Amino acid sequence: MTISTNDKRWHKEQLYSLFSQIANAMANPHRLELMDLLAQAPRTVEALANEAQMSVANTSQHLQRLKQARLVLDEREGVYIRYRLAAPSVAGLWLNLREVAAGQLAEVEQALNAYRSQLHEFEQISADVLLTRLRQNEVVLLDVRPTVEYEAGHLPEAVSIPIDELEHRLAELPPDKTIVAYCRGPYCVYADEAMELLAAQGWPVARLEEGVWEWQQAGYAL
Amino acid sequence: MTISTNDKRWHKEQLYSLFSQIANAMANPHRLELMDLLAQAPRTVEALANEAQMSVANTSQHLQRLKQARLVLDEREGVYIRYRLAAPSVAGLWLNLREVAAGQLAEVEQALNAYRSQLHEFEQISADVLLTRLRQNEVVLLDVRPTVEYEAGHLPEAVSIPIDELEHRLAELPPDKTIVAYCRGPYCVYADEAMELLAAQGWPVARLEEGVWEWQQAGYAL
DNA sequence: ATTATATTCAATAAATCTATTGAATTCTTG
DNA sequence: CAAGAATTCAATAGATTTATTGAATATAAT
Repeated sequence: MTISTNDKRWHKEQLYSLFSQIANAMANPHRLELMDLLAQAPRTVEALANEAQMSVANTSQHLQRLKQARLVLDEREGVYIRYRLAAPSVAGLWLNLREVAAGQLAEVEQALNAYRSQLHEFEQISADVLLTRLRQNEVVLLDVRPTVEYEAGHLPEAVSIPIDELEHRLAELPPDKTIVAYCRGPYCVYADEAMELLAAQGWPVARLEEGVWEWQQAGYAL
Repeated sequence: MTISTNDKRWHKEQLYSLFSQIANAMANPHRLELMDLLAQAPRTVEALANEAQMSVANTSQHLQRLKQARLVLDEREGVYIRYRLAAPSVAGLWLNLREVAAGQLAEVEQALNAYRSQLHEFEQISADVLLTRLRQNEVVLLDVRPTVEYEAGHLPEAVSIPIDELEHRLAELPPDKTIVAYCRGPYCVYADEAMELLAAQGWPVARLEEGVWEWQQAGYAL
């Protein structure tokens, strides 16, 4: 065992240490929720704290750990500091993690069924079918995420009515067409809530399970 | 704030908790090294402990954490217990993590340059060029990983000579051809060591940076 | 300058993670 | 069934992580 061999070991351990720093930054449910929110749109600390229902100080500390791992960037904007994902590949890694969790942990499906109690109640529509039916002017695509998220990027031809405002803005939707709702992706309930509301008013409804990232990753354009 | 709203929150937190369990399992340098070894080939606890230079008890505990997160499976085989990655997607996640780390943390490149001191000393060859030159019988593709790893899966037409045995088995290599060495991928030094040895004996050498997983992921067959 | 507001810092206690040690299990083999 | 070997368990101390507080900092507005 020469000195250079031990040296090599040390360098190897350095590398694995660096790799684990990324996993470490993601190894907390709150930080994953923050990443998920930032994958939809950049936001201030306060906005993130509100969405994730945690204290501002706690949110700030978690954001700083993500920043240390270079998973997010911050930028001052007047009184506020706006955080964003550091790169598209970061969102990709988060989606990948979620997918592996769903594949390996049976508990994920159970938890999802409990969270999205209406998961099997309404029709789902695939991206392909959606596109052809959009082209034939048969459906309206409805984005029910908060406005900032819509503005940060949305599906082609999507109309924005945040879930909170939907009840008061039903008049904006054509009464004769099928409404296809989508939100942040398969782990988001907003589109389910929208469909429930719309179906009660007589609309034919369907849901696109994909969110903006999944849509993009499947090779479709925005 | 109704009871059902709090309920939804609770379910959402359950989901993020599950996702973070996967990240948590990966959030340790030793466990990542174990995953990397298992991505090359299934192995017993003892074999893993030797390769990763850690105690058997410690290795066992880390493996059990990976097992709890369903990232690895174990199977008794006589006196031994053999561990393997639970699914191909697990290897994909590990590669993805490593890639993001390389992209986001500048320290990774520094550490890699220190670890692979001969990184820029020898010629690199791309998968495409390798395939055409193999077809034209101009090169020999040499797999210098341990035998178990070669047997678990290797590149087409690759010859196996583990790096430890290379010095004594030089006669098996054709003296007139270029030797293209590969090992576990861009974070492995075996192929560099092989090239150094072969070049000193007069062989023209080159390295394929890809390992078996990267090769497969790029769409090539085994 | 002073005030107000958004964010971060610092300090703390409770909880979790890690490597080490030696003993306990669980197989196979004779 | 007894011996031997591979693996796991249990207990421990030291290190790290977390949420919570209240104070400190930095910028915008007055």
